[in-house]
Amino acid sequence: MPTPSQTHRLRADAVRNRQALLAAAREAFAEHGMEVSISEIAQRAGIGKGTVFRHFATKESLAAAIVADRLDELAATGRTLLEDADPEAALLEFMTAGVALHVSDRSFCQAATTDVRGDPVVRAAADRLTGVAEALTGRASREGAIRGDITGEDVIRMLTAACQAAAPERDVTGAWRRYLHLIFDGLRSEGARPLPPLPPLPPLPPTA
Amino acid sequence: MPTPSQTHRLRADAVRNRQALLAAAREAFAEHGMEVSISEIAQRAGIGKGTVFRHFATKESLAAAIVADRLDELAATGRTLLEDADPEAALLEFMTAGVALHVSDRSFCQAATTDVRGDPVVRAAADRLTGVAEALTGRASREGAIRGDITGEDVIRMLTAACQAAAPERDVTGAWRRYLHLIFDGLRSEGARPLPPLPPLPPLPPTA
DNA sequence: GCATAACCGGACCGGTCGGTCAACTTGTGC
DNA sequence: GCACAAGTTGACCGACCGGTCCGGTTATGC
Repeated sequence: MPTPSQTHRLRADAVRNRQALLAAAREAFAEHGMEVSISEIAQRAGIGKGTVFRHFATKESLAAAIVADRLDELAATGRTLLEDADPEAALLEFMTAGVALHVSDRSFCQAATTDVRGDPVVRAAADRLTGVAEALTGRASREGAIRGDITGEDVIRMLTAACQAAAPERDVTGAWRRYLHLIFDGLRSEGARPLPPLPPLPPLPPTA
Repeated sequence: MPTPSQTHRLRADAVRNRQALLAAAREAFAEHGMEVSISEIAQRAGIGKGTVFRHFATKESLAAAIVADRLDELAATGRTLLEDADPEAALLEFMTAGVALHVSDRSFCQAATTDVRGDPVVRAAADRLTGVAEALTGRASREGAIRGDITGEDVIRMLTAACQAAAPERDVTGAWRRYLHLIFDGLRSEGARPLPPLPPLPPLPPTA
C-alpha cells in the first residue's frame, strides 16, 4: 500500500503487535483485574515489555483504553435497544447486558471503585453510556413502567450494584440474575414509596 | 520460640502495642483500603515494623482480624435489633448500619471482592453475621413485610450492593441512602413478582 | 537491493513492599 | 536489685513492578 492515508503511519508489524496487545490486555484484565503486571500482558501478547509502553505511555492509559472500549460496547447495545417496542423490557435487557459485562470482567468491578475512572477517555465513554441509559430510562418512565424519579445515572449505578451482590461467585452460576431481578423490582413503580430526602446527587466527583 | 500456647500472659507493653496496632490498622485500612503498607501502619501506631509481624504473622492475617472484628460489631447491632418491635423497621435499620459501615471503611468494599474473604477467621464472623441477618429477615418475612423468598444471605449481599451503587462519592453525601431505599423497596412484598429460576446459591466460594 | 527510520525487546533502573533477623531494651518473678 | 526471657526495633533481604533505553531488527520507499 503506497501512500497510505496520513492517519496510518503505523508500520504493518506495529499494527499487528498493537492488536495482539489489546486482545491480551483485555483478557488479562478481565481475568486478574487491574493488578496484572505489564510483563504478564506483554508475555501473553507475545511481545516485549518495551513494546507495550511504545503504544501506551502508562499502565493506566492502557487500562483506560480498554475500559472505555467496553463501555462503548455497552452503549452501542443500549442504542439498539432504544428501537425495541417494549421500553420496560428494553431497559431490563440493557441492565442485564451491563451486569453480564461486569461479571465477566474482573477489572470492571475494580474500575468502578479505583483509579481508572477520572481518566478523560473513560469519563467521556461513561458520559456517552449515561446518555443512552438516560434515554432508555426516560422511555420506560414515561410509560409508567418504572418510578418517575429514576435517572439514567441511577440505572448505571444499580447495575453495578447488582454485579457486586453476585460478586462472591465469580459469574458462572448466574446468581446475579436473582439480584438484578430484585433490584429491578425496586425500580418499578408499583410498590413505589417516595424516595427519602436525598442529597441531589452531586455531579459525580467533586472535581477530580 | 517457647510454645505460644494459650493463656500465656502478654507483657504489659506488648498489650499496649497490640492495641495501638489494632487501632492504627483499623484507621489505615478504613482510609486507604487494603493496599496500605505495613510500614505505614506501624508508623501510625508508633511502633516498629517488626513488632507488627510479632503480633500478626502476615499482612493478610492482620487485615482479616480487623475485618472479622467489624463484622462482629455489625452482628451485635443486628442482635439488639431483634428486640425491636417492628420487624420491617428493624431490618431496614440493620441494612442501614451495614451500609454505613461499608461506606466508612474503604477496605470493606475491597474485602468483598478480594483476598481476605476465605480466611477462616473472616468466614466464621461472616457466618455469624449471616445468622443474625437470617433471623431479622425471617421475622420481617413472617410478618409479610418483605417477600418470602428472601434469605439472610440475600440481605447481606444487597447491603453491599447498595454500598457499591453509592461508591463514586466516597460517603459524606449520603447518596447511599437513596440506593438503599431503592433496593429495600425491591425486597418488599408489594410489587413482588416471582424470582427467576435461580441457581440455588452454591455455598459461597467453590473453594478459592 | 539499499538506506533509513520506525519499531522491537529485554537488560536495566529506581522504588516499594512484605517479611526476617540479630542486637538491643524492658517488664517481671524472685 | 538482679537475671533473664519476653518484647522491640530498624537495617536488611529478595521479589516484583512500572517505566526507560539503546543496540539490534525489519518494514518500507526508492
